[in-house]
Amino acid sequence: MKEHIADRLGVILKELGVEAQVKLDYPENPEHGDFSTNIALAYAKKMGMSPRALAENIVDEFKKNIPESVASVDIAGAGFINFKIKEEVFAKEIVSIASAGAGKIAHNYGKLAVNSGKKILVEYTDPNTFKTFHIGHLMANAIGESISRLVEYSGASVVRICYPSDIGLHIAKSIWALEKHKDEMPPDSAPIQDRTAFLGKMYVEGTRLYESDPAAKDDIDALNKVIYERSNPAINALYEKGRRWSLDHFEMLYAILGTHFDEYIYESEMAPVGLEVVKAYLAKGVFEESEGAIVFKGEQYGLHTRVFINSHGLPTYEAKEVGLNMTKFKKYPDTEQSIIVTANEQNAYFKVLIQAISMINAEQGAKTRHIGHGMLRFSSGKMSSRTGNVISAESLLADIKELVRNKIAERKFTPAEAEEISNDIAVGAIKYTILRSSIGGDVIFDSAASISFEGDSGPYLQYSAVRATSILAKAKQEGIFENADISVAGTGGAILLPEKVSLLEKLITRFPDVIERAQHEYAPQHVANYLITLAGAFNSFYASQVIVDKNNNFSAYYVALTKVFVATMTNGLWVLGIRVPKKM
RNA sequence: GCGCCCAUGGUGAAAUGGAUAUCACAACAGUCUUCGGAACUGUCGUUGGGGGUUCGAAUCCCUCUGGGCGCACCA
Repeated sequence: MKEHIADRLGVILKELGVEAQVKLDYPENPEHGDFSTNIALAYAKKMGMSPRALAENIVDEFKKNIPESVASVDIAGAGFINFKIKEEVFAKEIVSIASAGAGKIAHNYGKLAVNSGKKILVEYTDPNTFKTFHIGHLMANAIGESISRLVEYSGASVVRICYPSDIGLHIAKSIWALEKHKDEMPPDSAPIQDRTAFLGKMYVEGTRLYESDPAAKDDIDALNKVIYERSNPAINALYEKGRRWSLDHFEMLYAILGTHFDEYIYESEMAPVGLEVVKAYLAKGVFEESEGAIVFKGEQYGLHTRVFINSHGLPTYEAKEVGLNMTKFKKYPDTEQSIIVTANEQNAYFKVLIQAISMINAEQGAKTRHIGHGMLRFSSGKMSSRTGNVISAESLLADIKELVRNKIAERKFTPAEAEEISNDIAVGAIKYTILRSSIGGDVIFDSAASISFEGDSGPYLQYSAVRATSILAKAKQEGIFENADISVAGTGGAILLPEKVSLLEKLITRFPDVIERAQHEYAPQHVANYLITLAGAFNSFYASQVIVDKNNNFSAYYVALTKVFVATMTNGLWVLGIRVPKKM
């Protein structure tokens, strides 16, 4: 219905002498109608008329051939043109979505084709072996997963890439301490959390001595080179063991978070690739030598200089990232866009990196996009994995899960159900808290207990879907809607449509637009925001009348509406990476 | 010091240059003999200061104040 009106307006405007893309807004105030446009305001000056006069011209022209779905057109305020759509149009739309078939509706409502045929790479999470998987990684994972799903929902094919760090100075620090504490090392049979916690402690100790003890620093630098060259079998064995422990633990966390990766590219593999590329382009003048290192001079582009190969001849993070980028495009040559999600403290660094990549391969540079996210902050101050002052993703999850367990304790669930439900709700609560805010900003947790399950929260959304689903079960039992003749194309259909629809119907029909905008801007918060409004609209609808009622002729319609709500909520939550439990 | 980012009710957030700035939490006052109360309804209260651009600014520009991040061999 929206496109129809926009096209008509485009034609009218063109006849008046302006070529313009007409955009229809959803006014926040329902009194302003279902759609609104400010074209008269935007083009009045260009056409030498007052906005009011232009609006009147447009509306007169529009009324000569008014689309059937439109109930009224008005001019309001300084020159806004407002459209009201006939109530029955929304009601019919709802029934038509509900009638599309169970499989189709659950999986497809809101799914777009705007990016079909495109391949988009999304790299996110990027944890460090030998270090704790902390809440920063959790945040990157929630955001990256949601961006991936948005891209998928826009019709593109997504390759989810994880780039775990398994080489570099931090590993040398850990292994150096590990060697000293070999006897305390937990056996392979110990719980994985204990084993990786031990690795994390070793990293903290190694870092402390690297910074305070010059002899230790020299040792660690030397060890770093040994690890790169893989020249010492005993060190290699320690390295392999620790690396495996970390990677196994990460997999466990991905399963809990409901994420998976299509492609793992390890930093250790990128070291030789990056080294080679940087050396090749040193000869071509992209990089230059400075104080024994190989650097990229960013100043001429308004950026800063960064070291790509250090004076020991080892590739830094920068060179390895160059190798990573080359590798991505080599493996997926038909890539349309390559997205990298990291913390925003790396924003300036990525500007330098993408500039350097552009000089090596202009097309790849143009297709690569960095998205920086904010941090999870606590009132206690900045988290640092260097000092061991970190909050692991696991401990945050465990705390929230505990709250959920207490909350559902009085309900009769089997232990297996309780485990699954509390996990889904805990993950939903955390992911929603992260995704409701715009990506670039920080998210503040005062404490785990501050996560409320009421109002603006993930569990509130999950709950609304679960409750609506149980209403559908009751409706099915009573044979409402499922047995009804759902054809409403004519007026002869058995479903009686209401004369007036609520905000719920209108919101549901906007869902595809919300997805499109969120995808286009890589902004999951638009989806989160929308879902909260949607859940509120459903809860109000639910509170205002009985849905399943054999004696009410409108009951079939209410059930159809509930069904479409469940589909919309479920799909919206899926985009956020949040599961809807069967019960809660 | 240089560069980038941020500042919205008591708190946490949203908002394509558009209409009376939108939510939630908290507080206060209510609803209902649950189709699942993790609910619903209502009240209260907001764009850091100062200039500018614009028909129109939370949004764009300048400036001040206050915060965050980055700035050569960490990732």
